[in-house]
This record gives sequence, structure tokens and C-alpha cells, in this order.
Amino acid sequence: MEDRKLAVLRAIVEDYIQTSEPVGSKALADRHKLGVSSATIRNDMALLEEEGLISAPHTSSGRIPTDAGYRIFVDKLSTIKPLSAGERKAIQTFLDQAVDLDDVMSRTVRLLAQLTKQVALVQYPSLGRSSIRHIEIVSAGDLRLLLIVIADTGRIEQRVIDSPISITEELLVELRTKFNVALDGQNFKDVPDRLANISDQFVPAVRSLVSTIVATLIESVIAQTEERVVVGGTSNLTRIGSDFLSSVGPVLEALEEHVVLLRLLGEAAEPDSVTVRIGHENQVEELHASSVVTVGYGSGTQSLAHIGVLGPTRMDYAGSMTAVQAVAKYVGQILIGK
Amino acid sequence: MEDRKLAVLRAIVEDYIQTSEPVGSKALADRHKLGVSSATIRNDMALLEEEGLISAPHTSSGRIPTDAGYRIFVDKLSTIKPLSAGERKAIQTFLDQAVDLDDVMSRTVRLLAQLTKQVALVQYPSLGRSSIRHIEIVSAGDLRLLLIVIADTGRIEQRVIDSPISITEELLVELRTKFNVALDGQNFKDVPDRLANISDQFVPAVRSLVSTIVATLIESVIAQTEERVVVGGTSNLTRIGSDFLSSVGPVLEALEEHVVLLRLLGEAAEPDSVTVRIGHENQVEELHASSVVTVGYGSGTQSLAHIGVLGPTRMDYAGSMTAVQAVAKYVGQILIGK
DNA sequence: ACTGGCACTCTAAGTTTGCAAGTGCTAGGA
DNA sequence: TCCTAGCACTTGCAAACTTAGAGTGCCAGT
Repeated sequence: MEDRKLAVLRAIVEDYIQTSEPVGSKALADRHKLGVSSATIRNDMALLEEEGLISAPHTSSGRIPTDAGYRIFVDKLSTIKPLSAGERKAIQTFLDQAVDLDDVMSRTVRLLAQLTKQVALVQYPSLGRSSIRHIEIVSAGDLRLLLIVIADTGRIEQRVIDSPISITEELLVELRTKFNVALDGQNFKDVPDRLANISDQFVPAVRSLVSTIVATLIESVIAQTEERVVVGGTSNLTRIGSDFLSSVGPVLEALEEHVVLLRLLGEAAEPDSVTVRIGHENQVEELHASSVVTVGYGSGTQSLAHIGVLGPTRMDYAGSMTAVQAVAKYVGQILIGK
Repeated sequence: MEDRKLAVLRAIVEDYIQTSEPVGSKALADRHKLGVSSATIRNDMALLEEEGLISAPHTSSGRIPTDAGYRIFVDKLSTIKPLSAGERKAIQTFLDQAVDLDDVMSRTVRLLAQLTKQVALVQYPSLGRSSIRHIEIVSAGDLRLLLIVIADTGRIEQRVIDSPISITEELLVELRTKFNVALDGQNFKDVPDRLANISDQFVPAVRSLVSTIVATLIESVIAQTEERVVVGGTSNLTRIGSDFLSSVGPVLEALEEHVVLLRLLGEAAEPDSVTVRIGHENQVEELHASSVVTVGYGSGTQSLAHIGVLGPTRMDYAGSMTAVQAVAKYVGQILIGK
């Protein structure tokens, strides 16, 4: 009995996802082999409604799942269908063609959007969890230099620094050498420690410049706010039933706010553990009718950053979850190689 | 008489832009001081319709401008209203806060979108028209290295290169030195010439590696296809009258195709000359109901790349043109500084 | 515990009708 | 010759009304 109730819920969710129209008892009895008549289903539906798992838009039309209903569906009822070997292969070859980090990110976002028919979100590898491959300091005029930090993920940050003193070629070489000795291979987290006493290695005349560089470096590391996120597949927002179409404006607005994007992606946990946030579970007002599926990517236990997809609460959770997870896995692998 | 006809056209366009509803003869007589009665205006409108500058959606409702009508309006009738000193100041201070090229581009696109209430398009400075500030070659494992090219605009390209031979620290230094001697300060266009004989400077054992690097460099330069474009303000597409809202899907799709974006931006001429493409003048099928305003940015006579806005044919052309031009000017100035 | 049947309730989709906006045309005036 | 005023006509849009169908809840029967 309890089992059948859940079977009814699953049937409702599946049908609603497919048709995006409220589903009634009779349609259920016809399309699914539940072995009972529509009247019985009606009783079960009444119970499900009491429990707050489904609701009726109007007194007399079919039922649609509530956020809580989707939650049960995702947690207990959705069956994960693994990708076919062909699909895996296709993902891999597409991502392998990327020539640099920007390309990996842009390919990933296109891939995810295409696989899930949803809006795709891809975050650049977080600096805080990477290590430094190399630091380069280049002249950009007499009193100006360019500081370039290359992370092991291939991510590059650059900053222009105005120097209080004139910069000679010898000074540049000295700066490069000493900063690289101090930082090459170091984890970003450890940068402040490593730089604590670097000033002492320089003659007093250049120390103000050195401390400017140190300050800029540390700010760049700390400035997690600057995490970059790429969004793609927004046109998928319009392919959906008209109810969601009316709210496409606010959603687009939300997607243009970095802060919102980061909050959406930010809470995900370690790799392999997919997070699903459904409707009102999203803190963001404008996304109360949307669901977000996210997962971390990266090597081993620690995730470098997160990727995910966003769509209407009525979305193909199983498909999205597997797609997101599979793509995350390959992105992680590729970034280690770069 | 001819003058009055154009005045009527201008009035129609202005009213339609404001209200986004077909405008009738009586409304025109009321809201504009044309000095004649609605009957006279009706006659003029009939003539304008014969010339194909306006058309009536239904037998009996006001007229709307055709693409040709907008064209006349833009070419002959729109008066350019310069930005206020305050606005100019605001643009400048906002862009001045940018810390690096990515930041400049993202700020520019947000700024344009906000100023024009339209979709903003911003192209990264073209490599083909920049020069090389510095080249960096970093080890990324025993048989792999990272090639980093820094342009004078602050744009950075990176490529991973698999080396046929093991890489020593001495070899790295030699590569760095010789490539920088050959290329520093050179225009990207001249790169192939400069590298033609560089192989001769190395001992035969490393020449295959050198030629790989050369090939990668040249491909990156030639690969104009890789021009990057940033899009923003897409939520503005939905704020517009419902007729345009129905076509927001195809427009979003078009905006996700790099090729389309580049074609939209690509044809613009030198800085200071704003290009307007109206409705069907856009080659792209999906954008036949949209107009694009573009302009080049950069120093002096040669433009580095283009920026622009995209909106419905019924858009504020004068405002968009001035905004685009002003922003382009400041972006050009800033990039020279970086 | 399930099913068939029935009365009831809504919404969505047509259909009708009235209205207002706008046009074209014609006759009269400057 | 050019403009204006007035009028008849067209037509889409919106509100009011109607109807059909889908779905529910409940009750009696198996």
C-alpha cells in the first residue's frame, strides 16, 4: 500500500516531466501498469496530497508534484541510467580537443547544455585549491609591470602593478627568480606564509615595490569573489512549457549576477556526490521555480570547483545527474593533464 | 511637403519606439506639433506606405515603420544627443576599476547592457592587430610544457605542448631567451616571418621541439576563428513588448553561436564610425527582427576589435549609437594603458 | 480493500457582441 | 492647389457568455 503510493508518485512525476501538464487519475491508470483502477489511484492521490507531495492547480484538474514530491522522487525513486559507452566516448573526445583552459571551460558548458537540454553552469578551477606552477613578471613600461600567475590547472591571473621606482632588467630578473623560488609548486593557500619574509631578501630601495607585489598576490588569492563562472544554453529556457517561459526574464537576470551563480554552485560537496536543489530549496527568490543539479570536479578527494545545470523543477533529474557527473569526471581528468 | 513627410516618418518612428504600438494619424496630430490636421497626415502616411517606409499590420490600425523606414530614420533623421559629463565620468570610473583584461571585458559588457538596456556584445582585442609583449615557456612535467603569449593589450593565450624530448632547465632558458629576442615587441602579423629561421639557432637535437612550438604559435595567430566574444544583458530581451518576447528563443540560440556573433561584429569599420544593421540587413535568419549597432575600438586608425549592442528593430538608435561609441572610446584608451 | 458509477466543479476553448481606433474618401474652404 | 472637416466603413480586441471535457470526491456494491 505504501509501496503503491510511492509508485503513484513516481508515475505522476514521470508523466508530468514528460508532458508538463497536470496528470489525472485516469491517465495514470491507462499509461502505467499499476494494476488498480483509477478510483483507487484517486484515493492514493488524496493521501499524497495530504502529505504535501502533490497538489492540484485547480479544484478540478490533475495533480502536479510539489517541491517535496520531487525531493522524494530524487532521493528514493529515480533510477540512474548510466551513459552508454558511445556517449562516454563522445564526451571524452570532445573535451580532449580543447587547447587550453578557456577552451576546456567553454567546451564543457556547451557539452553540458547539449546533453541535458538545460542551462549549464561551469566554474573555473578555484585558485584557493590549486597550486602555483609559475610566476612571471614582465615589464609594461618604465614604471609599470605585469604580474602573471599560472596555476597548475592552467588558470592564469594577471595584474598590472604601478611601480614606485624605475624598473631595470636586472631587477626584473631578481624579482622573477626570488618569487619563483618562494612560490613555485606551492599551494595557493600557503602563499601568504611563503611571502611573509620575502621582503628581507631585497635591498631596502625596492622593498616598497616588493610589498606591492606581495599585496597584489595575496589579494588575488583571497579574492574568491572573483571566481569565474561560465553560463551556456540559456536558449533552452525558452524551449520549455509556456508556464516557465513567462518567468524566463527573472531567471536570466539571476544568471547574470555572479554572486547568485556562485551561491548556486558553491555549496556542493566533494566529487562524485551530486547535489540537487529543488525549487524553494534555492535561496534565490527568482529561482524558486527552478532546480539546480551540481557536482564538484577535480582530482581525488578535494574538488577544484563545481559544475551544474539549471532547469525548471520539472526536469529530467536522473538524466541531468548522470550527465553532470560524467562530464565532471572527464573535466577533472583533463585538468590534471594540463 | 517632402520635408513634412519625413517629419511624419520621424514622428512615427519616435512614437513607435516609445510605445511599441502602431501609431495612428490622430495620435500623431495630438502629440507632435506638425501644424497640420490628422487628415493631412493620413495622406502623407499613405504616400509613405507606397514608398515602403511604413506599413499597417491590419487594415485598420496605426502604422509601424519598416526596416527601410528605420534606415531613413537612422541615416537622416536621428539627432545625436551627446552624453552628459556625469555619464562620461561614470563610464570612465567604472572601467578604470578593472584589474585585468578579463575584468575590462566583463565590465564593458555589463556597462553597455546597462546603458542601453539592450544585449551587449564585446569582442576581445584581436591578436592579429596586437603586438607581443612577452613569451613565457614553462615546464609542465618532463615531456610537456606550457607556452604562454602575452599581448600588449593584456590578452593572454596559452597552449600545452607535448615535447618529443626531455626538457632540462637549461633548454627552457634557451627557448625563452631566443623566442623573446625574436618576438618581443613584434606585431603578431610578423610572427611567421620572424620565426622562419629560428630553428637554425638551436642544436639539431631540439629542432623538432622548436618547430612544434613555432607551429603552435603560428596556428594561434592565424586562428582568428578563436576570437572571443562576451555577451551580456540577455535578460533585456524579455523586458520588451510581447511581440519580441515570442522570438526570444531563436535570438538566444543565435547569440550562442560564436560564428554568428563574429559575423555580427565583424563587418564594422574603423573606430568612430558606428555601423547600424537593421532587421533584414542582418544576414542571420534568426535576427531578422533585430538591429545591431557596432563600432570598432582601439588606438588611432586601426581598430583592435568591435563592440556593439543588439535589440529589436524598434530600439533607441540615437541612444545606442552614442553609448556604444562612448564606451568604445574609453575601452580603447584603457587597453593602451594596460 | 478495491471498483464502478454518479453528481459536481472547474477550466479552457469557442463564440458572440460591442467598442474604439483608425482609415479612405469626398466635399468644402483658403 | 493644398489643406481640413466630417462621415461611412473596416477590423481587431476585449469582455461576456456558453459549452464541452476532464477530473475529482464520495458512496454503494462486490
